[in-house]
Amino acid sequence: MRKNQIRINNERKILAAAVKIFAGYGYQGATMRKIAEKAGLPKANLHYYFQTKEQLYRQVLDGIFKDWLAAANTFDECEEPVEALRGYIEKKMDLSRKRPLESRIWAEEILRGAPLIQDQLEQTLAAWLDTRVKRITDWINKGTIHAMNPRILMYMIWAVTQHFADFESQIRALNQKQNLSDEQFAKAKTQVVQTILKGIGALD
Amino acid sequence: MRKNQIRINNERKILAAAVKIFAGYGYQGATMRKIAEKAGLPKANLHYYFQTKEQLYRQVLDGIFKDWLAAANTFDECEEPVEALRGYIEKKMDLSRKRPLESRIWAEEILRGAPLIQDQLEQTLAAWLDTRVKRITDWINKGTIHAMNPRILMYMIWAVTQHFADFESQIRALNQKQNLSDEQFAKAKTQVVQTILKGIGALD
DNA sequence: ATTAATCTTGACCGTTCGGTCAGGTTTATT
DNA sequence: AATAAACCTGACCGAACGGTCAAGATTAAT
Repeated sequence: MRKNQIRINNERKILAAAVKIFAGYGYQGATMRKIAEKAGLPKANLHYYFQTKEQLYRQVLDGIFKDWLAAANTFDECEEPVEALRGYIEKKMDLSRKRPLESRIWAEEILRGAPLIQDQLEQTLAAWLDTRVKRITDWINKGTIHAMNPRILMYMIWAVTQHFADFESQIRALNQKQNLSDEQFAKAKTQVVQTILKGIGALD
Repeated sequence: MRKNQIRINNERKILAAAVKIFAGYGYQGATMRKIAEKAGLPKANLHYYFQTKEQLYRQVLDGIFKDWLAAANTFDECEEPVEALRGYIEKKMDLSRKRPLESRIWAEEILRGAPLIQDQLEQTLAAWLDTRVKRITDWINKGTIHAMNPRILMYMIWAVTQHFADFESQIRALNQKQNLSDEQFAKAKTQVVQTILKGIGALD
């Protein structure tokens, strides 16, 4: 079966290297040379699998976008706001902890005005958000949580959870130059969940 | 008196242009050519006032850092957590609204690992944070707010307030391609304040 | 009025960027 | 074994980058 094994293997190597370099230097700061070095391949070889730097970058962004949306499974499966939101917030926190590089690439793209993913934001993400907004609105109408703008709630959740990935270097500088330990991070996760759930009136 | 008037004037023009270009393209994506065009001066003239691109960038960062710290006045002047935190959150929200470019430059610098401002983070910002952490700890000991890690609370406040500047393009894409109106933003500000204050047990 | 200091700028430089390509090598197909 | 398809890569290219510089113009000090 192993037909395109070489292609599959090399594309994976290049994409993995690209994630590291794009996250570390930004789109403009990243060079095909650095990515090639990290992947252990000659630069010309990268252009054999990905015609341009922009195309390679797009594929990286696509992968991130899919993970991003997939994190909402728990959100959709749970009936009650406490379970649903706790599950979603925890999943987003775990993503920030385990894959901070992807979060940073996403953040930089948005920071620059989302030049390459504007359409995806306006179409796919907007539709995705609408669905969740409706669920939150139901909770509000039932009186399970306080009246509020559900979109702003989602922005707050995204902001706080992704902050632990995007601003990791700042948090490290403020934590005696050490990254948060597993224990510190676990406590932070609990505090974030508690503060938000209590803040919207879902607890107590 | 107008001795260095030419210098003062041109430096201001260049710095203003630099803020716009650095915010729009990032450090690597920004070019001295673009900054010179925006400032309406020949490129060589920029190097007369600022020897290197990095030096110009540093000055921009310094200006941002000062505004950043100054936003905490209310925090320090108020006795009770509700006033102090509401004032601080509102001031940070206003900064995000009125000067989003600066926030984005800061965010990108942190995103890249804070290569140029690591020292300032570890020294000045760390000391700044310690002071506020002590005040919050006092509130906790008095039972005015719930027990929690004050640092994480501050990270949450920074994350949420700055999100409205840093992720503006994403919020716009999710808001029928329109920036938040003044009214929408005012409501968001209220919701952010309420959620956080209630979340930490300072309200109700 | 003269000198000194500051400011201005077009032209230029070495370096690095993304990308190309011809020609060789390896792998798959028959 | 022969042919085709896929893969590999050193050498190269034009463009754009940050930065320099000498020579002239303007302003300030005497």
